Amino acid sequence: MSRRVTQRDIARMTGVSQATVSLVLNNRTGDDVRIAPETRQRVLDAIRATGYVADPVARRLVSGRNRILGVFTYEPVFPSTAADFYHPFLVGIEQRAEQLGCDLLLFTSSSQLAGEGGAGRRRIFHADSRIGIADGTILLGRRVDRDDLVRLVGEGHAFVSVGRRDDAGGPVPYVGADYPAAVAALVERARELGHTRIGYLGTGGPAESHADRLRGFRPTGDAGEGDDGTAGDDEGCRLHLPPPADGWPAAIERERLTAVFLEEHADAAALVAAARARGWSVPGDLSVVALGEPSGTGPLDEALTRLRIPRREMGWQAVEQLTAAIEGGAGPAVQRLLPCTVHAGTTLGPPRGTP
Amino acid sequence: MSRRVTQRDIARMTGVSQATVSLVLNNRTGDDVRIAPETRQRVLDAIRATGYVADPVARRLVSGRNRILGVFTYEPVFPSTAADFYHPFLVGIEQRAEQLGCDLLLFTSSSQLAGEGGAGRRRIFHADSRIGIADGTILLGRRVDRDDLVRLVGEGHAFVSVGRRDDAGGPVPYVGADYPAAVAALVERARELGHTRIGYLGTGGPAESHADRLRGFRPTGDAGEGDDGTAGDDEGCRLHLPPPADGWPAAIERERLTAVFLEEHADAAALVAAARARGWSVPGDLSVVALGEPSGTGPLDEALTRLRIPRREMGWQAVEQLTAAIEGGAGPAVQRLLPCTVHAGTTLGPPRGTP
DNA sequence: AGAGCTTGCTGATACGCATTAGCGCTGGAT
DNA sequence: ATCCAGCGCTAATGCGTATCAGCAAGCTCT
Repeated sequence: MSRRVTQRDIARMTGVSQATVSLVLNNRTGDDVRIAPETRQRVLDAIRATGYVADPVARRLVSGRNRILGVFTYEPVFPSTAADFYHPFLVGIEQRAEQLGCDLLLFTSSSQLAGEGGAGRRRIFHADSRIGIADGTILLGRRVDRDDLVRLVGEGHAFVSVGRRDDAGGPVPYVGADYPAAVAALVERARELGHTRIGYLGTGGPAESHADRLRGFRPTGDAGEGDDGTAGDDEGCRLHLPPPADGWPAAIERERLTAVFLEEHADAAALVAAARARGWSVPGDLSVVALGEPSGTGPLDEALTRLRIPRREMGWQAVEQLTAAIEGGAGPAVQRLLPCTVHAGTTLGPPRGTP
Repeated sequence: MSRRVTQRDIARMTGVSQATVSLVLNNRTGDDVRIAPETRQRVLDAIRATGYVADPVARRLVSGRNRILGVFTYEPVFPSTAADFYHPFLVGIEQRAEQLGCDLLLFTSSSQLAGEGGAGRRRIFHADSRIGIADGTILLGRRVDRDDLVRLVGEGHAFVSVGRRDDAGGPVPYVGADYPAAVAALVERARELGHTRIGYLGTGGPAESHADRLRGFRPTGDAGEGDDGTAGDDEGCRLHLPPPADGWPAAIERERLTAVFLEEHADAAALVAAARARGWSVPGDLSVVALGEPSGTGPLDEALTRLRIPRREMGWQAVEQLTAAIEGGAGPAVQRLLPCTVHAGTTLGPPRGTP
């Protein structure tokens, strides 16, 4: 209907200039800015009467600040699986954003206009990108497009990745989970329990989070890896296995494993089921440890011994770090790893024949 | 670091004016606007080289459009309960927004700056409201602040409510669920099964969605309601009960009910449990119908006969309607109700003694 | 009385973009 | 030689706000 009220309108109503209205609004009081109490009151009355609210767009054009934080994900933000993996991150993000008085801009549009490259794949930068509206952006997702990342690092746009990222033309600011330490601690625990041959079943995925888990499992690196991707013994107990063609149980027998670590929770659950179907007891005959959280809900969610990723906290810290970066200007990229904990579960125990 | 690239920069690089850059960018070609192919190419090359992206803020200031849709909720958008009631709405909203190339702005900040009134309560309008950034806004929540609603209706800001709302100084545009029809259908079904005394346990909440359910249960209105809130017989079978002081089972015996409808899923689940604890069979001795969806997960989620609210569809349609309103200008408020379906479950059946 | 200070405000400008009137130029028609 | 049409572009303007230099008026002090 009626055009929205502007400062000019208020100014005309009260017989002052637009500048005065702006000064009153922003409560500016200094040596070079003085407004008579009476005038101030007149303006304030008019503002209240009209319900004037400053146009955030124009305000941003001038000041360069918005108190809007972007959230970019390479998958839908609200996934169809209700109890989704990403959900806790978002809870933390929203919580901190609310405390800081920031709004969240979800870049849901990005997949549509990505004319080049993969059809429908989400991209941060495209012709109609609204990324510039946000003061800074949080990146969420297992994998982040490398070109996007390089460009983000290169340009001034403030951003923080949730999850560690390799350098992309420069260090990438992130809040990650300390997978290496957590996995190493789990290995140590397994050895204390008496396990001497522990298998690691990865996904072969390129994501940093996967590589980090493997680093924790086998801190000495890739030395000893055979042509088939099978790693040789490492400290006499660690085996990095490729996805076995004849099924996991067969591979476990072949390698005489007493414990298996699996990157994916779903794989771990499947292994427990397969093992029990074969008549093996878990953890008696085989210990199983998941290095990730369940997505969705399954019968083994509580039972499985697994890593617990501080997802809510990571989201919270990411917002914290992002706003700090926005306030403080472009310092060096902050990279922080938060410690994981362990969900004890019941699938890690001493191997049979241990006192 | 480096200031972001502007059209002026491109213009200087290519030896044209800022206006020309704008014209090339927007692919303007008309009778009064002509750019030599060579010049156009030079500009396009520079744009590609610098990776220029138009500042969405400035663009908006001119054009008044953003392709940003606001989402306002009176509760946190990402609730701690994973399988939350609001989640499906958001899934639908995101889905349609993505298809339409729109981004979503979540007004998470609103609770902080609400100095007056309830401390921490979310408000749409406050001094630092960023609602103006969005082209339009979707309202989500069981209850919507009435002052906010009146103001939204009064001002030009486009919006659509998810869920029916009573008039607020004018008709409120919404996409709701047709509770009256759905509840009436369930009553009909119960009567066909042979139930002659059906109770309705409401929450007494003021929300429109609750009132609508009751309207479906008792289409004749409030006639016959006693001082204690107990409604008299209506067509010989419908009873609107207040929360009974002596517990539901007692009230059921007292009123000789064979079926009970409950607004809240959780209440219905509790009633089933209480009934079975008393040795009643469900639905043999008592049929129980929930008029809402479970929030969270419980053992009776599948078993309970209940209303199924087309939440995803409602979110989807709300975005659809909102964008239509934005494009088409301010027409009359569109109000649409989507049909509910029924989750069959096993807690509604013929009462004992029916052939 | 004039200088100098304080008070209370305004005018101008910039932010980055879209839009439009219109200018200078060229070449063909009259 | 003059006129005009078509072409290719630019200058100017506005969107709504924040900021700041500076102006006019009144006051104090010498």
